[in-house]
Amino acid sequence: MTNAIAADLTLQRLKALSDEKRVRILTQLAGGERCVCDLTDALDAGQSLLSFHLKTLKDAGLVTDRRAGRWVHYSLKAGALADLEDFLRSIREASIPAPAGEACCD
Amino acid sequence: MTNAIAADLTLQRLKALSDEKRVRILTQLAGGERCVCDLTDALDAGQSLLSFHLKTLKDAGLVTDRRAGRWVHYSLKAGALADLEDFLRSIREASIPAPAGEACCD
DNA sequence: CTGGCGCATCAACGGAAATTGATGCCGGCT
DNA sequence: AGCCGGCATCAATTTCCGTTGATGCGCCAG
Repeated sequence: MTNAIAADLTLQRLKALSDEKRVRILTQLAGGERCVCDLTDALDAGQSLLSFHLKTLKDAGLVTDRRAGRWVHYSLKAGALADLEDFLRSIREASIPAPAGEACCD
Repeated sequence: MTNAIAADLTLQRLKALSDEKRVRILTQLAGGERCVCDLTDALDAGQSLLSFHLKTLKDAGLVTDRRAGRWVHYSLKAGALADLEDFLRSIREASIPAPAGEACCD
């Protein structure tokens, strides 16, 4: 039953990845730490909007923030991505390839 | 720039995975082929709703359908899941672990 | 050929999420 | 101390998506 909590977290992370801007943020963070001002420049989006998306990613545990003076640097959490890969793989590996002649609902 | 098309497909697949019912459908299909009537029973959802979600998954290339008489059997495409895993891994492996003392936007 | 079943499609509704602009907080500079 | 720049938060708006019920199509059984 603690698995239900993990399932919720996985779903939350999948939701966080369902937006183009957030995916682009992650690809930017793959190149290393970025502050919000870097991302507003790279994604051509308002600062308020970026802050909102970063909060979404942070709540999903996909990124981490680090204060440095008046800047906040964001970086991605590789472990969260690895967990998602494991989740997808668990579904894929459980997959039954050939169905043969299967009966249905009659 | 053909990469932009692939990126759109990846994003479409991530959007398809951002709904709980659709994820549950995939976990069901991991156990083998299922017709819509099986899924309505397993997910306790209306037939119309299931058909809608299955279309979303099908458009994303995550599942395939096969007609058998008056039934339509759905099964998941393992290759699409593997592609998503590769996408996530490409971001994760490009990730730079330690930032050291990085300058920002001044 | 006709009735019934499985499924897809459509229009309409409601709610959640994305976007925007304004405002507040915090830390550094002079 | 006072000002300014980087960022978070808030309220309001719009846009998008999940959900529902009704309808239509194709297929098998009688």
